[in-house]
Amino acid sequence: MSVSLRDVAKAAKVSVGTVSNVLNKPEIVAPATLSRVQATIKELGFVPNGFARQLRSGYSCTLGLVVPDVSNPFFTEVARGVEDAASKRDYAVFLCNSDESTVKEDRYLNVLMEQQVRGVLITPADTRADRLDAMRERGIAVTLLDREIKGQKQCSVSVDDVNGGQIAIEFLASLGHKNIAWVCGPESIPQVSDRGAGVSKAAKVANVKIETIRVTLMNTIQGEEAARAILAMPKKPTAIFCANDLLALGVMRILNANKVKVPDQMSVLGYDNIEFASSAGIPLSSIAQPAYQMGVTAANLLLDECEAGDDHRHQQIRFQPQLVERASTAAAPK
Amino acid sequence: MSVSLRDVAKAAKVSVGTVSNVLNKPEIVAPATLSRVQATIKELGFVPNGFARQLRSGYSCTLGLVVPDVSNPFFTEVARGVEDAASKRDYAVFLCNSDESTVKEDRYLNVLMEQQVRGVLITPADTRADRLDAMRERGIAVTLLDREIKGQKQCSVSVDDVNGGQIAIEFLASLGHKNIAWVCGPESIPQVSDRGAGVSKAAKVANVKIETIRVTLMNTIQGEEAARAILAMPKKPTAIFCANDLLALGVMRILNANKVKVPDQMSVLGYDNIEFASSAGIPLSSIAQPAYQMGVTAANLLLDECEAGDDHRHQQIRFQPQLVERASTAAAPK
DNA sequence: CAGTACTATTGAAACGATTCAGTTACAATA
DNA sequence: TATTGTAACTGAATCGTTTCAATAGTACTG
Repeated sequence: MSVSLRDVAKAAKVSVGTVSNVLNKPEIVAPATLSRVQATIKELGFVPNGFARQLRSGYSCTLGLVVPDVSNPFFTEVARGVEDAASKRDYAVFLCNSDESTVKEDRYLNVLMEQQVRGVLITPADTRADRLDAMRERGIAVTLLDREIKGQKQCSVSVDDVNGGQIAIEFLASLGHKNIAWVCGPESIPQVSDRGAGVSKAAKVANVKIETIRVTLMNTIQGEEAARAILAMPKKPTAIFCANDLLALGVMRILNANKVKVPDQMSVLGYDNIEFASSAGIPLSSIAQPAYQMGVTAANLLLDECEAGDDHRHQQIRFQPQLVERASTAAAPK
Repeated sequence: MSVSLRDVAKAAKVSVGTVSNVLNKPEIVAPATLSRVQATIKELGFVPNGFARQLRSGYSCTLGLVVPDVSNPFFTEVARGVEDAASKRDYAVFLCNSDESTVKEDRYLNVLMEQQVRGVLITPADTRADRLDAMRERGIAVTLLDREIKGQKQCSVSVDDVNGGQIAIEFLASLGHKNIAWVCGPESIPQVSDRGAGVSKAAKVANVKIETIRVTLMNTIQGEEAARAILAMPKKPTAIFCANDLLALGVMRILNANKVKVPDQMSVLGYDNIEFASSAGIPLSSIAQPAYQMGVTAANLLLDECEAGDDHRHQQIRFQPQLVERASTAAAPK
């Protein structure tokens, strides 16, 4: 069916070794032979079989990227960064969606292992390290994305989430809010717990009361539900801080539907600063993370580890979040 | 480094053939042997090498999905559909981002060929059929996504874009708009030209004047530019129809910044009905496409072709777009 | 007890590339 | 002329699976 290296060799009347050299070390082949073989390759439309190559050489030029939610623009932005950095170095990227489920995550890690990816970038669904250790034992490099696991045996790129939570509450407190709702996902998600820690810390300092609303998935639908819960509260907060922008957009949708004026009656602050935050009807204030940059950095870190091998030093890179003030936040009503 | 099938065979004191059978045809192996080998596999942490398997069997269990813009929620929704359908049948998906560039697209198609993917789902950046023909010659199935190419030699899943354009203009005309701006991308993108054809057709019937604003990329940034161009027009339209929701969100952002009231002074209609359309400050009316469903359908079509082989009949599946009316459209001002 | 039928297992060939020790051809050197 | 050196090329071994013809083992039949 497919044209093999052997076919090319026969047609060009050289050995298979020579054809292989034409492909991989053209400089050691005599010019005449080189061009003859190249012509034959083009003529037969030969494309090398990656499996055979990788079977022999022992490694591939592919990376795996496992994210908890491809529908979240934050992660597609990260993915773009990863992809751009990887393709610049001639690597291709397998994008996998774990949906925050350890089962799905495990399945994908298995597929990636079978595919012998060179390395994996992952925002793990849980803190279990064993799965990742198993990959490393197999010689597959692993870099953590947007999540840090204690211990220094791996590279990671993350954002200071504790600080992010702190910045958010300090900002809202500075606007005079004394009663703030914190809408977040399950405590098991490290970002959530870290941002939550920052929230508590800052709340204590600023003497602000925090009401925690916990949902199971961090998307717009659940944001809507959280907003309904908040509106049903006897003593309503004056500001809502959401663990990501999707939640915040959902919240604003319900506030809008219930004629609650943002920001006059209620301030809303998101997290991630996704593109749509700024196109919301009331442009959403948010805590920005350098998504694209994180993807690029993580991919480069991973590829360095893949290519440097033993003399690679693991690095923990940590970005700082930044407040982006837009129209959805204002001074607390009196 | 890695545990091979041979190692397992030795440890379990059976032949390599038997271990292979345990993996692929467990029903023909004696129960006692089966469980002994399975125990050994688990003990050694053996994961089969996909390359070797696929080298021998000649095909892989991976699909390629090439989209023009992963940042567009419409395509991530399609991708989710593809992924869900594929993983239900134990296929993994390579997601590639062509950025509407034929160069990037070509490069990815090459990588996919080397990786010997079983099939490719693609929203091609241009109408050239030759690249795709070459893949089919190699035995790689190809299904077109959201784009149709004349001729019946492939499967495709698309939406009736001409009709979509028509529905949009008929709707706006029914609201009394006589002067409508049509914000779209390059004519070379089939969706744009098809939707444009529907626009013209309906405009003629309804006796509506269309002003075309063409941008190079269909994202929010370019939507903003289009809006500025429209605001600078001497005789402003009363409604804006955008070729996708990203453009529309950009347009609304600028209208909002310029205190143009939507929908009182200006109606805005988008296309795709992405999730964020409904969370925009003024929820965006849009022409909906069944993105997730399209992904599922396309993946199943492709997998049927892969697995059925010769007795596969190519199918062209075409969905119908649907108007979703929200707050961004209203009767034309007098 | 020979013959048949069936199941369970074996082991070598094959997939298509890379790699490397070995061969050839030819020029330079002594 | 004999020797050495070098560039160009060859071809068999190898990677880790799957496949399949061959074989061993067991049970049943007449």
